[in-house]
Amino acid sequence: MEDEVDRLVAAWRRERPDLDVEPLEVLSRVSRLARHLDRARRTAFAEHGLEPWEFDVLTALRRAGAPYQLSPGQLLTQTLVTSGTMTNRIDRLTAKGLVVRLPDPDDRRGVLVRLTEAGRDKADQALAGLLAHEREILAQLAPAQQTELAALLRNLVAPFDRAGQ
Amino acid sequence: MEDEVDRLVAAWRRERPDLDVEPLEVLSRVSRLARHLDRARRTAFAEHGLEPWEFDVLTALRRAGAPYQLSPGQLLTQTLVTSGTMTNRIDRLTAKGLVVRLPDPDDRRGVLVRLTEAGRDKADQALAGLLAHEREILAQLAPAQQTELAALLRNLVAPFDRAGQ
DNA sequence: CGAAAGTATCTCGACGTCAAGATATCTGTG
DNA sequence: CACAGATATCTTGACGTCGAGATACTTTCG
Repeated sequence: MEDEVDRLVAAWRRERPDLDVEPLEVLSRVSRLARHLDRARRTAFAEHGLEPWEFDVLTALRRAGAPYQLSPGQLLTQTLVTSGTMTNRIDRLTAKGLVVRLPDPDDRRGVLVRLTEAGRDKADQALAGLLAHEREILAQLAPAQQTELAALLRNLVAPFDRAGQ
Repeated sequence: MEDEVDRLVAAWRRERPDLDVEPLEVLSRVSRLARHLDRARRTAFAEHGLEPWEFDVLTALRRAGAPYQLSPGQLLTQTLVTSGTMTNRIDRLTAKGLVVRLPDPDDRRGVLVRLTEAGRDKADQALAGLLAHEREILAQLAPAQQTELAALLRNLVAPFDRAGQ
């Protein structure tokens, strides 16, 4: 079975036979697979009327556990966007009735973003849908292979996470 | 060695013990690693005064082989952006003197984008720099593990590439 | 207690991308 | 040979993100 990266690597070997392009065999596949996953996620979420960024925010709140609330600051460290972007996102989620903004009782500068009932339902449904789609993609691999793949990837990701993202 | 995905999965198991979140062990790591790679690439290219999108366009032309030219249409299928975006990119690369626009002798609707000498040098230097950075990231794995990882990833990517992206 | 430094969030302007439409050219059919 | 439809590229307007700065409040320290 051949993929686009095999063709990419072959082209480089033809044009730059002096270079060792082995690293691309792993890392270009990671990047390309991630792009395909983004598209698949977008499709999966559209079934629930959600954009990927909405899913990211809602599930961050959902994972926090009852009462499902975090500050905008905590949300932006978890989702890796800037504060201007997060303000905009909270505005739109509020307009859709999926979250509410509450004053922080302990810090009058602060705000707490809390999931509404509807927001929690959306998050739960969208997560279930996403997992179903992902299981299909992973059906290419035997369970033992999946475990092995996860372990190999953990080795590559860990140094980044360790470095304080 | 623990990473962010271990924490993510643990949080879901706590909040949704009824769900099987195994797929996240593989696919969330793919997405997160891709994001880290994007940042690393951005840093690597900055050493050569290039943005990631500039690298994508220049290397597509470089891989085409002498005389290093492609039509805007070919470029946009390779880089997966829309035509408006590609027009804009070609404009800016032209302004930087890295490519030139030539009329297609066989089709007066068409244009050919050709790498300049400076553009080819940039592409070659940036590729070498990128490979050096990527080798460092992959040093976490033994060569045999890298080969195995590449093979596992190929199984997951191939169905997407096959489906006509 | 009061001033300075730190923190949390929001506002605003610039930028890159996308999607749809416009223009010019080519190709196949009758 | 003329015309309809296909193709190649560019133009335009809307949108989301970023980054810098503004505002309001809190904490620290003299």
